Amino acid sequence: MMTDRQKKFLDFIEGFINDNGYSPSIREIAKGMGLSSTSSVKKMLDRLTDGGFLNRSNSIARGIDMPSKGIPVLGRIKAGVPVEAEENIEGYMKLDRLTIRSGGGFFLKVDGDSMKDEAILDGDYVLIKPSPVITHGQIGAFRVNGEVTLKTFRQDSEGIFLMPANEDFDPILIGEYDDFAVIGIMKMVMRMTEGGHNAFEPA
Amino acid sequence: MMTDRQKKFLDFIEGFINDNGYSPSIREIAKGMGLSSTSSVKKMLDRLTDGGFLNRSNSIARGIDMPSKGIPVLGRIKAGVPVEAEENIEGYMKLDRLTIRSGGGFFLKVDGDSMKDEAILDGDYVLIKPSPVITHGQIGAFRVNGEVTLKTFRQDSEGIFLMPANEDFDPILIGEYDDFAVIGIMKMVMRMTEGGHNAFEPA
DNA sequence: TATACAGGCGAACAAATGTTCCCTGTTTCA
DNA sequence: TGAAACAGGGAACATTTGTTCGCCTGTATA
Repeated sequence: MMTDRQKKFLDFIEGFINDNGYSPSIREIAKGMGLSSTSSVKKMLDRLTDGGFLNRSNSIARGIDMPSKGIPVLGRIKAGVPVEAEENIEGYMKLDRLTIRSGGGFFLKVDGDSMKDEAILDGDYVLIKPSPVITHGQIGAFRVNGEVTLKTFRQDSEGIFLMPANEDFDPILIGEYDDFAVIGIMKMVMRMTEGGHNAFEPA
Repeated sequence: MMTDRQKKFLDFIEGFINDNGYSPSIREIAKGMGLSSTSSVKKMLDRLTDGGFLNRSNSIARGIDMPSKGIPVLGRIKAGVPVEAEENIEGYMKLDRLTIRSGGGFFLKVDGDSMKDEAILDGDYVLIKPSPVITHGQIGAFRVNGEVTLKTFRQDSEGIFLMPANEDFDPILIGEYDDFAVIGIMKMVMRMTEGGHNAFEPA
């Protein structure tokens, strides 16, 4: 699969990219790994590339791309197999992708329990994708008379309503003279538990 | 702050890094932006660096590091201010950080409604941090007689129980002869809605 | 016991890549 | 109404960086 030596190379490269934001040159790898010949490094990189442990195009300076698979997603766990076995892995979550693809989106920190029946609690983070339009039945963020609120959008013959998901709250009827705007559609709900913030806090 | 032109450069560079895993060379930027002189690009990069929009060390090939702030987190929105105004930004979520720091963690795709009163629904993803120990009251993933389940851990004078959060389910009492193991502690709950998967799907 | 393969050294070489200098405009702002 | 900053061109130049070609040492393994 991979020798110890190869693992060390990978670790060095990953660390370098982590520290610098770009990959090391062959000579930098040589120095970092205590080698004196660049050809040794090149051969090692070739082996790692062949093994699929990294992507690299020839002749491109600092062109090492560490294929970070992301966080494994386990679905139904097969009985009799170790939980984290390959067979149980359904796919990988690439969270970095989200950062990039969320272009313009933002997290709204939920304030209050008005959506608790939709399993959205006080303190949750919801990812809002900005949009001027929203469809009946979708949950979104709205601005009503200067206040921002997260609700289910309802539009029928009786008008536009923002529906809470909690019997203690009343639907909001949007009147003709209200200041009203659709901010965006909710794409994701995220909740931190048990110190999850440590691993993942707003900076 | 930043001119339109500068924004376009940044977008090109970000896209390039996203596609290739390493940053573009000056000549590649020139080609991509329709310029014919490398010095034009260099000067633009210098401006962007001065402005703090990117990090770059001199003389380093493909050494552009895009300082991704992450996704903005909005908390209480101030009345009378545009929703996405700076003032409303509480911080930034660096999702890539999670990928790195989750070391060894994995997402478990929730199967069933047994934890619905904890606002964890069928189909949600929960981030599990592997751990052989768990504290009374924490939610975690457990292996019981070959099955993996997400429950609240309870341990008192009556023994160890795995508590569902749904009246339709019964607590699981761990008997002396059961195959039982703590897999890990739940650190986060994540739910995709309204096509959120498109922006963020297991690959 | 040959053969394959992981690891390495060094030097010469070929590209790829960044930098500098000198120009031409336009826009912005004190 | 100048000075400063933004944008871009072209060419020569200096480095950085990757590649190639021998040659050497162990360790497996068929």
